[in-house]
Amino acid sequence: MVTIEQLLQMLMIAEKETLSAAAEALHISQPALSRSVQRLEGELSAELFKRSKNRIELNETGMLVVERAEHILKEVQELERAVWEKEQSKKRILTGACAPAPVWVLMPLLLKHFPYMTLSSEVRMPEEILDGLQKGNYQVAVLQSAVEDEEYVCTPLCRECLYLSVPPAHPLALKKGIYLSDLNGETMLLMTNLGIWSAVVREKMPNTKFLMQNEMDAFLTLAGASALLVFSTDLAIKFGRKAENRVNVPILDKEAKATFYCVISKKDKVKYKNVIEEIKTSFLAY
Amino acid sequence: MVTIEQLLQMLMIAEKETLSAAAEALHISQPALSRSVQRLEGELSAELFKRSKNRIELNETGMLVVERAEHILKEVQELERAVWEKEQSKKRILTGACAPAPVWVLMPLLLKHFPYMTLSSEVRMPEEILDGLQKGNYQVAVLQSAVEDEEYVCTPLCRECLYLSVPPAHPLALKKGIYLSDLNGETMLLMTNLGIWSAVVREKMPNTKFLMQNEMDAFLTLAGASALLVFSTDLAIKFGRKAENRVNVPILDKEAKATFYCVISKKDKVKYKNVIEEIKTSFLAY
DNA sequence: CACAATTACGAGGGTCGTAAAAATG
DNA sequence: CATTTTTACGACCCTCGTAATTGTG
Repeated sequence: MVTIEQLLQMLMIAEKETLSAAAEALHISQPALSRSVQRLEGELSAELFKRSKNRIELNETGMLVVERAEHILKEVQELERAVWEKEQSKKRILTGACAPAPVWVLMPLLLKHFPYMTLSSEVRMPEEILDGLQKGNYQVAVLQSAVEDEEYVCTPLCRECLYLSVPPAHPLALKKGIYLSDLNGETMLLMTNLGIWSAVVREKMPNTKFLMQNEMDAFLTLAGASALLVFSTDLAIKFGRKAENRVNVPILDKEAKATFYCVISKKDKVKYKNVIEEIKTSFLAY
Repeated sequence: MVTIEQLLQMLMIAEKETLSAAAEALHISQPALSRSVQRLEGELSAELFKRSKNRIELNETGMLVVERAEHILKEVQELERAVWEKEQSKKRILTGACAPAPVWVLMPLLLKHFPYMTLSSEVRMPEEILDGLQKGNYQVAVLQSAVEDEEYVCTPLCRECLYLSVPPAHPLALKKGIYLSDLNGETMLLMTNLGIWSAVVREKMPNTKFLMQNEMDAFLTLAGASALLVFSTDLAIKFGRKAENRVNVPILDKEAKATFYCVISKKDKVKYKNVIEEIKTSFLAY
């Protein structure tokens, strides 16, 4: 029987072009590799190399084997990865969220019901999240819109409204509300990886110059210590992610308000039953 | 390292549902199989079965492994088949032809230049042939139209004209020519697997009732011994595939005449150089 | 002569089968 | 008590590494 090991060896030989080099890379002796490929040739009843006395070179059949082996080995790796992923999902709850704030709402609820599991979260774009949820990479997803698919259970989690956060002395601080387009062309400080919010501001303010910052603490400190315009949200304020000495002016665009939904796979429904219940009651409290 | 053998074992266990049955099917002892799956679980660091004391059942992870293993094993088999096919093509010239007669022209030429190789041929529809040629399943193809693709070398091989073959006493025997549509609705004796000719007559004579016959000798005997209408061609007559005591009336439709081309992959050009030369000169002789 | 592949040979490890144990319906 | 899985144990085969051989640039 052809072995996976042999396929791996063929790949390595193709890469290194000589048995000795391949053997070294594979951490086996060179004669061992020589015999191994001879066995493979025997099993396939085919020559895989053009052999000179002190030189071997893949022939057409050998190259065919390498091509296919590459593919097969990828699939084997995929299998191993899939199994690993599945094992992980027994010990860990990974949340994919399309914005940072809903995670602050969700995590305490998850922690309460799964105190002994590892909780982690990533902010990604919605398509990526849905894909990961379907593949089982994510156990929980937070999306901006309800998913109609029968495969998923979808629960409203929270609402978030964007504010403009300005120093008290700033002229805009007096306004009762403002549109994103009014800020187009300004220079602003912005967090990286805000999920859908990143898309919204880029869309509405194509000419704005953004200074990017990926540390939340650094961002808040900078905001408090400078006169730079920044965004904030009601949830960020509620959860204490707010800069010192700032006035928050509501953003009036409808795109500046979002409802987030907690989405889980139907087959995990029983596992997360209690969490979903609590999300429902806590959402009503908002 | 996960072995192909182990994947095969998982598949068999999934099918037989018990270790004992699977072990028997795999021609190994049952304890050996038990340990083998334990090793696999160790290698994957994952449980693959729900274990009762005297019962095992695939768990979710196990089923995942089985699904993927199935796919991987198919690809391994594909590899082996591909290698086998490639080896065959070194010893054998397999021709895919879209009609039977051109093969009678081609085979003697191939035989002359490759007297020690096995020659075989199949009649198939053109798309299938082109596909097989591209995949390397066919070394030589005979098609009805020239292939423009730069990957192939294309040489006119022969022309063939369809005749209607009738008993001398038949009224149609007196005609100088006839159209296929004139025969629509008649009952005819027809060979199976005529490639494009099958398509042509079905297209032009949708209401004709065909008695199918797949043996050439039986077909010719039947034709000679009955008054049934049958088709013949100039090439069939030239190569001695003709029934006794028949008058051949030319078919006048343009679809009843075909030019066949010999098509080979460019990378085989040198190998078949001499054959191609001879095809060219013999075609001129027609 | 350094380098590459193959062959020879002995050692060691891993997997197998047999046998026995434990558990279940 | 027949069936099934797991554990124990000894045997054997298979592959490995070392060493030697052959051949090349």
